[in-house]
Amino acid sequence: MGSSTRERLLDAAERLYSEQGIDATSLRAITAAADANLAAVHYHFGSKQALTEAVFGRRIVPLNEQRISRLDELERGGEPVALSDIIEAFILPAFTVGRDPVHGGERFVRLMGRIYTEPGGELNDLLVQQFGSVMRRFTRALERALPHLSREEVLWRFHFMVGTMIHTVADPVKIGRLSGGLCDPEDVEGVTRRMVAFLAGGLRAPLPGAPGVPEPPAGRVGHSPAGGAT
Amino acid sequence: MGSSTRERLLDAAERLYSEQGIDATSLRAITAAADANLAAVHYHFGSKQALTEAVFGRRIVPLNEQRISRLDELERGGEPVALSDIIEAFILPAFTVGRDPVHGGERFVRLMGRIYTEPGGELNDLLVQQFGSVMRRFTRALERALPHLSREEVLWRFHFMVGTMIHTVADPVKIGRLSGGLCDPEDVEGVTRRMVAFLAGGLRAPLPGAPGVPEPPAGRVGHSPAGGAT
DNA sequence: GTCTATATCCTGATAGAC
DNA sequence: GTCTATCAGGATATAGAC
Repeated sequence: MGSSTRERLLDAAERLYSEQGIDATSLRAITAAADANLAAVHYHFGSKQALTEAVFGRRIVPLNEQRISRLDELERGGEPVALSDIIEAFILPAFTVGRDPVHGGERFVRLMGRIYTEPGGELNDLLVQQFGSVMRRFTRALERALPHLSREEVLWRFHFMVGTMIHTVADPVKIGRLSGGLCDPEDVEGVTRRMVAFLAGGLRAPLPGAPGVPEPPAGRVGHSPAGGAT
Repeated sequence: MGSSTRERLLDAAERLYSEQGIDATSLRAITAAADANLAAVHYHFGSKQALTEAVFGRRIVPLNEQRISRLDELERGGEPVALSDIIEAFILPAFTVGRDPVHGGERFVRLMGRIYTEPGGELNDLLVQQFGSVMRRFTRALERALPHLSREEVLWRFHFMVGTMIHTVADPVKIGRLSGGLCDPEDVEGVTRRMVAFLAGGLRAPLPGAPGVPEPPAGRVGHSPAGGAT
């Protein structure tokens, strides 16, 4: 449409990154898709690295703001916040940002999942820094909702929760394929409902044996009662 | 050591892939690290793609075999298998393969997490195919352990479980960093214990509202009792 | 701001001697 | 099986006209 070259470049890069990966996407492909000139990237951003950072910054800031503002709203009354509401405040923005064509199509969340694991140096720093404050806010909220858990335990469980979320939003295709079509990743409401239930169960799970306590004397796996290994 | 050129190439590729990513690793870097000639890659494998597939195949086959054989052992008696044992059978191999220097150092699991999200075409097919049979075995076991859940529900929860596992093994650094050192990713036993507890809680979670039933009339989030948004 | 043209370098792959 | 030398193409980045 009537968008500026700069924006068209960001859009094209976002799309191609999510489809092919960052390294596999050339500036030539981006500028061609954006109907712009190759040199435009260097004029507007200076380098591919800077373009890539701009692609992420554009979405990740509003995404995390949305998470925080949802949590703010929940905590406003001063009453205890329900665990499932905390989870929703964290997870829903990732899905809605992914759905909202204004805020960027589902491409970004797929991409976000990818870079979270990619070693991409400075990009990683940006993500960790941005994510740090969100994590502090949410782990504090979780500590209040789950007072029987230590801070360390809450941090681990938050980490597990992030894994579930990332993996689910980042790869909507695989679950459909692996389930033989039984699971529909397009059903955002259904997926969210299921994820919240799963994560609430995980976060609320009873603590395993006290820390430091070893396994029972005889190994449970590898020395099954039935004996002899293959 | 006295290893063959072919093996040194696989080792070097695995290490560099996990450190820098696949696309970012050139054949020159691999052959230099393996103390081999550039042409050796094409002699032994034919192409970079084929080398990459060999890097994965070498580890993923024994990894999945270990999962299956653990599950076999658990199911041998014919009695019902405890949920936490099923989870352990799935998760532990990923950690032990990562620890065992013979089977390949912790590098591989980090790498595995990465490619699971990467769009890498044919490599993806290999992974999905390899993983397909493991998934079928484990989802059947889960269905028996959780008879109140539909097949669709079990598939989704298995998907969530995979996300938690992948994210945890693939990025041992981030949790340490984000927790300010409070969480120690090196403590394999502790991590496993926590993950099993979390996942058991999630898999066992009560079902949310019946499918198709909409949210309560008034939205819970976005129309908080306190009113007015920012 | 946008373009063309090009510099410089690095990539995967191959040919052919040893 | 291992080497050297090289090909052909694509990558990022830049210089300079308009």
